[in-house]
Amino acid sequence: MSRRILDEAARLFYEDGFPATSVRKITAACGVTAGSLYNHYQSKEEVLYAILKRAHEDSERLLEEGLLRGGDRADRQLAELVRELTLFHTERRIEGLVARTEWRHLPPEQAKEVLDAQRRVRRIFERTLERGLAAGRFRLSDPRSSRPAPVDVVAKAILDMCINAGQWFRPEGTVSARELADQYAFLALQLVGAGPPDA
Amino acid sequence: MSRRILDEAARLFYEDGFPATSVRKITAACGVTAGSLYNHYQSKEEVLYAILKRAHEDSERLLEEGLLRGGDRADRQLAELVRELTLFHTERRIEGLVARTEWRHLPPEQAKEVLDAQRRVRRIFERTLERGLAAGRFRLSDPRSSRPAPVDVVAKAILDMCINAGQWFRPEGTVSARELADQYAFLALQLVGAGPPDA
DNA sequence: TCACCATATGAACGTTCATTGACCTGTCAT
DNA sequence: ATGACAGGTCAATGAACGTTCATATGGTGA
Repeated sequence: MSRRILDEAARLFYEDGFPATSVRKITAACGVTAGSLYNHYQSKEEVLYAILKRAHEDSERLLEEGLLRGGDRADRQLAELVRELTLFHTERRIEGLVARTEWRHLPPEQAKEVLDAQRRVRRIFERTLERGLAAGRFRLSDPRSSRPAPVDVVAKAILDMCINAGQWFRPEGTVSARELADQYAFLALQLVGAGPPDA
Repeated sequence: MSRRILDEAARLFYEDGFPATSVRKITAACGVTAGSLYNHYQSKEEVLYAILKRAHEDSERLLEEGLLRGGDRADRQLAELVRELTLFHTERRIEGLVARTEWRHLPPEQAKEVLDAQRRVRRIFERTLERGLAAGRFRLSDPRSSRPAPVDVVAKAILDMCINAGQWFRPEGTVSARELADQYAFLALQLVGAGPPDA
């Protein structure tokens, strides 16, 4: 039932947002009454925290795995990272969006935990970009402009792309999550000016 | 005072979300009491609607202008569109984020208006992408994969990039809004596989 | 000077909120 | 059979919510 509460709450937070979702709505969706939630969680906030924690742990683990699978070539690493992140945010779009938008409603200490997790994810991408630049595999300088695009800006551009795919992706659409992940990996490689993947 | 209410409400909706922002908080930020809001707007919802309407009208106008400035070459058009959209969402990040996230709390008819406006923006990008593909200026096919990335997917990727820049951009940071817009225009061109801009 | 109008106030409305605590009811090990 | 216990119900709490309304006030044109 704890798990059931988490899933129904995530769905409702996704549809209406945390403040607009009452404890009564959550528990009604589970077929019980409001007071019963407090046998499993100390507060409505704790339910949100549990959802966010699970989502962040899972996505960080998936990214680490993707990084390993990419071997030591930065372009392959980037492709794997983009694939994993896009997959996560399309296959688990409800938790993904909630994690992205509702952390503001947590108490400061727990909100900080979420921000730290987001920062760690960004660092993973930044390191891969730095390695690819050092190896001459990526090109981020506009020939017309004096300064190249900073690595953190490029990382954020790619992250926003992947993360927000969950907002519009629909599993019943013409493109499957896996196809989309492949297409995004390709687009990200073009975005950083990576050459052809052979060699 | 009507304008003041709009601006303070936008800031509060941005910080806490629409449902968590009470009429009393909005009016207190303007130095008046709750009842006074109803001399200017019929409801809290109408305040949100007014904010969203203003933002969408302005952003659509800016995009149309950018499209004209791009002339008849799809790559220049795309660069201008990305520049305008990034500028809008960084310079007016508060309204931009509110428009992107809080429309769910509007009544169905007005929510539909917002979705229609978002769809029109996406269509502008899609048309430019289609023209660039037809002219052979963009390359969206992965040589390893059978199918090319669909135009609507690419449009969404670029839109998410630009729109969500407003989430992390800080005016006091090292990169100015205008620099960021230029960098994003460059990244978007690389993303669609556009060749060098000369010729 | 006066009437008017826009706009502010502050109290009150009914509703809903998250949370609590007393109570009930099955299940299971002893 | 019995006792413990996990997990449910139900009623009640005070606070906060959006909104209404009668009333006050200050500036403006006649």
